[in-house]
Amino acid sequence: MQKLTKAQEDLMLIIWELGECTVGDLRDAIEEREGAKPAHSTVSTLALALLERGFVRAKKYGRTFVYRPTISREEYGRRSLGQLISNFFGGSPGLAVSHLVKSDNISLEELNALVRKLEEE
Amino acid sequence: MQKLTKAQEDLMLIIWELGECTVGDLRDAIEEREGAKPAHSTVSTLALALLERGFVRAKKYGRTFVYRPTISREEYGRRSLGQLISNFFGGSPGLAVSHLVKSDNISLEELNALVRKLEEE
DNA sequence: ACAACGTAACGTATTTTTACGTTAAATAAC
DNA sequence: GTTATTTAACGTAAAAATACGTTACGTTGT
Repeated sequence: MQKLTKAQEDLMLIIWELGECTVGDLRDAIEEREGAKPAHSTVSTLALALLERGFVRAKKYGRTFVYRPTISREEYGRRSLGQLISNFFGGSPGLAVSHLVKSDNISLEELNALVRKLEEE
Repeated sequence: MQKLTKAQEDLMLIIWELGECTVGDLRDAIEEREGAKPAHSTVSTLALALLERGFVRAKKYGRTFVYRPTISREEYGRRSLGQLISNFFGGSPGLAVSHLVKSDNISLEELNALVRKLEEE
């Protein structure tokens, strides 16, 4: 899987939030978050790039595209996580987790509870 | 902390591996990994950017800079991890960990062992 | 002293990414 | 029907990131 550029990833994050959306929806959502509304063509270009790379699929209703993700945010996150772990934690997920604990991102209690919950499944 | 660009991050990974190094060392290391040796000025530019951003410090011996990291690879990784979790796992480290388990990056046994080890400390 | 080599410093070319302007077509409003 | 609005499609401008060429200067070895 190719990695997304920054702008593409930012847009993808919004698409994941909205689920199905048009370029107009995206522009509105961006305006809400950042104050300014980018040009239609700006967003359209990015969305088409996402389409080309297979991160979204699009269906045409009349003349307008409705985009939706082909991969879930968590799935993409998991792949990115894998790369991050391989780059910075010597490929050891355990090391990454222990750093999370040490830097108080997650407590041992939470981690324990999580393990027990996962064991039940 | 500013995020590094792709090329800067790639170079930083090598600097972390080498510890202390000159531009020459870096070029040799790159040649080993990728076959081709980039121009001296290419690597130098990148290294100076890292210096400016504070990811490395440099000491001049004679006319040549010896670079070394100011932040550990794991520390940088941890910060990146934090961003990744906030972007893709709703800020929940637990969700990220459970995805690691579900996608077989780490087993429940390993995770359990890790928790017990961390509890001892 | 002098040649050979490696380096920083600087400018700049190239490539990639980001952002729009413009146009033509469809749709909606009147 | 005519006018305004919204859109995709296309090209391209602008900005950012990447990669070098070149120069002048130290250093090393002879």
